[in-house]
Formats: sequence, structure tokens, C-alpha cells
Amino acid sequence: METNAAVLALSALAQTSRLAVFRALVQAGPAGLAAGRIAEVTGIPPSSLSFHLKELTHAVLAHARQDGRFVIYTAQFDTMDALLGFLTENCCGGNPCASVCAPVCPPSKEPT
Amino acid sequence: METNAAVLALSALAQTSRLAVFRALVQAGPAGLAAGRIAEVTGIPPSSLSFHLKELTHAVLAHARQDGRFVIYTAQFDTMDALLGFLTENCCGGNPCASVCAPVCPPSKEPT
DNA sequence: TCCATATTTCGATTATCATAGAAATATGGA
DNA sequence: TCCATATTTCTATGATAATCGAAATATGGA
Repeated sequence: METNAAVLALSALAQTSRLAVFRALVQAGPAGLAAGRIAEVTGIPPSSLSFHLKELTHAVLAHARQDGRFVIYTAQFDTMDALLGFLTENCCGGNPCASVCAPVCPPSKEPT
Repeated sequence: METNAAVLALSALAQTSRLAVFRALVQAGPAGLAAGRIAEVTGIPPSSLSFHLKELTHAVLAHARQDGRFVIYTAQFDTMDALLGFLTENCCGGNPCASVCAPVCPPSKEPT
């Protein structure tokens, strides 16, 4: 991931409403959520939500697909992945931050 | 790390100049860099730089210490660490993003 | 003390972002 | 076709962020 894309993704997440939306999408997993459902869950009014969804989509952190009358949004996990990679590589270079990974990996137990 | 702190840190990094400054600090390591040196390296004029440094400091991503006439800025690795933890936990929950960590941990095989 | 240098604050300007009601558009079903 | 519902665009408004020159404030050394 290049710097511009990283700044774009960071900007998209650096906003309370959008972070909440993105987290909801992550929780929903690959199935995603309809825009209206996101509005319900987050309490953001439709026009504001639409604005934020466009922002997330533009940053390639979310993806929209039409499903009948609904528009289903899903998290773009690979972009998030790339962002984490960028931050780890460029903002932790050879330094303590790597410790984030340690607790995650041990394969001894099942995460559901 | 709680949501507010995460948004604060993300906002701090979601800006081209500040990301450049932070990367320079990370590269410099615990020794840090004097403000003037950062200005040199990044080409940001003094008053703008001061503004951005305050922003990074406020987000606890940088720390200032006085050294004679100089003010030395260092990256706050632990905050970055916490941010990565927050993103991994809240924005990748049980999903693909964990792959960022994969290359670091498994001792059995090499991915590339 | 006085000066040179380092950095920050002030202040004014411009640009960008966030908010949300109301109107427009799209879609499926009756 | 016509309606109800889902979502987006339009539009206006207020709020916050970014920029940077010039002036103010340290600090150490002569």
C-alpha cells in the first residue's frame, strides 16, 4: 500500500461515525449489512450515513452491492489488512510495535 | 485503547505531513529528532510543523523533551502499538486481517 | 547583558469536512 | 401502472483543519 492510499484509509477511519459504521460491517462479516440496517444500528440519519458510506467506499474500506431494493455494504478486509501492513512496516520499523502480533497467532485454541 | 483515543490517533496520522513526520520519528528511533531537523527532513515550514507536532503530541503519538535549545521529539511506540491492537481487534474481528500477523509468528513455514 | 538560534504562538485566510432535511431516484410487489 | 420502501443526491449551514508569515518566547554562549 502506498502512502496516499494509507492516508485515504486513515482519514476514512478517523471519524467517530465512520469508525462505528466500519466496525458494524466488520462484525457483520462477508454477509454485510443493508444501508438501512446500518442506519438502525448506528443511529445515523440516512443522508449523513450515505455520505459516510461513500467516504468508506472511496477509501476502498467498504464495498457496495445491490440486492433487490437494498444496497448491501461489506467491509473490505484486504484493504484493512494492507493498512495494518503499512502501519506495521512504516510506522513501527524495527521497533516495539511488533508485539501486537505475538498474542494473536498461537494456534493452540479456536476463535469460534 | 478506547474508541476516542483511537479516533484521535487515526486523525493524527491521517494527514500527509503528519504521517511523514511520524515516519521520520519512527526511523529516528528512541533518540528522536529536533524540531528543526524534522523541518529539514520534511520541508515543512516551522509554524506549520509546530502545528502538526502539537497534533501528534496531543494524540500521544509523539513526545517532546527539551534538550538545551532544542526540543527533541520521539515517537510514542506504545501508542502506535495500542492503535494497531485496537484496529486488529475491532476492525478485523475474527476475519482475514489476522494475516498481517501470520508471517511473524508461525515457526513452521515461510510465506515468501 | 546581549546576541544568535530554536521553537512556538498569533492571526488571518482558505479549504475541507460533517450534518441533516427535503427532494429525487430506483426497485419490487400489488 | 401505481405505490411503498430503500437509498442517494441536492443544498445549505456550521464547524474544524491546514497553511504559513511575522512576531513573541526560550535558551545557551560570548
